[in-house]
Amino acid sequence: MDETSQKIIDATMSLIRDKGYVATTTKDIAKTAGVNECTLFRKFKNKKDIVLCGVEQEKWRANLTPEIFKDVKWELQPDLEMFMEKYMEKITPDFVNLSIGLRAPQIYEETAPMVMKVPQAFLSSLIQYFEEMEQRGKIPHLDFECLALTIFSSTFGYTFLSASFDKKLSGIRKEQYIRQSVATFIQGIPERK
Amino acid sequence: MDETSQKIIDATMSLIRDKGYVATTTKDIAKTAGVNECTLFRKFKNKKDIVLCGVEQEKWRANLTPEIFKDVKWELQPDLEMFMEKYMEKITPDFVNLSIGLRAPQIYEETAPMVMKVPQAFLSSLIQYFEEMEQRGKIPHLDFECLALTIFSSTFGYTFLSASFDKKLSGIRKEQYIRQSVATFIQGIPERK
DNA sequence: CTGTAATGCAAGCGAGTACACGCAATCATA
DNA sequence: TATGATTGCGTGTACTCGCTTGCATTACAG
Repeated sequence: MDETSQKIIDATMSLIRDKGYVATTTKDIAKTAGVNECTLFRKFKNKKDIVLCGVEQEKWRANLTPEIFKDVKWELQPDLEMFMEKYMEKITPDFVNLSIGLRAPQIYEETAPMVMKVPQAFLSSLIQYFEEMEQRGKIPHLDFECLALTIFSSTFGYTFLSASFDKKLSGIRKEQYIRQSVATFIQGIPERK
Repeated sequence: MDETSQKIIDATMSLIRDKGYVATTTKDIAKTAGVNECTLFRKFKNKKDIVLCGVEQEKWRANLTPEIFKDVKWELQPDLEMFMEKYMEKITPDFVNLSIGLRAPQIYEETAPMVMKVPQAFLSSLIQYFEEMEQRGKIPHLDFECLALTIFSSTFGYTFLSASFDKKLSGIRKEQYIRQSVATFIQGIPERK
């Protein structure tokens, strides 16, 4: 990948993150990349092609692979916190906004599989973790798929809400959220009947 | 609101839900509404005006007000399930997709306050519920804001993921998800040290 | 029957869109 | 110094965008 092509891809992805695919024009891209507009079409087939090259790049993919979650201690609290931390480290508000910018009918069919890989990686890693925890006798048998979905949803939900509304919705910081929600998942809400 | 204007608004909001604001053209709207294109501009100032009229309408707002959550029994399990059920009843995948379609720089500043009302209503209702539960001696004092955010995030997260990936990500049904995740929130994950 | 409001229809505006082409300038390498 | 690849620049094309205008048609109310 030559330098010029990379500049074009970077400009394209940044603009899509900020304005969405349809609102991002080739003129915009050229200006942002600091190249002439016709250079885009010398390097790429068309506008769509730039985006598809972009989503293939590690740089513009949240590189969230199952290996990231290998660092487990087989203790619920530190492990669940690690899962959430690693996710939020990779899935920044920028990445969330990019994912939404890619939701245009003209390209979504091709970009959706890439976007979906992130939640899939998180979910399958977490389910696998729970299964191993059960085998180690640390937790009983549960509906791990559903449990993982609950934990993932709350992780994703917080990330998305932060990306959308910043601190306007809730001032709770990431670290506090992780600590408290993991505590809830493990201990539950103490109830006095 | 005359019938023609309503048809125009309905067509506009449906198209934005399906394709986003920028990709929705006035020609599209006219065709979908079954009216002539110039009629749009007789009834409304411009394209943006149609959308702003739309988001003001009850029909195109998730009518999620605090009153919806008044039906509480002051018992954690049925109450939390009710909170999640009511939310998912109102916030359909269609509404989620519409909210995302409204995320265009040209209109977002004006539409965001409307969109944000939904999570705000859920969060403040849930926090208020927890405070009342504490006063009734049912639960101890906790970081209710953070707890509410956890429960809301997992509710919203599931809703959003369903809207985005349908059943491709996880086949878990709404009812099962609500039941299981509330059980987790209350009892926690049983741990054997 | 007459006046008025709502709508359709055809045409068109200026601006912007993705994309194409020819040509000159640049630059590393041979 | 000569060559070939890369890029900038200007111009251009075919089309779509939001939006406007003038005029014909309908329908209903006084």
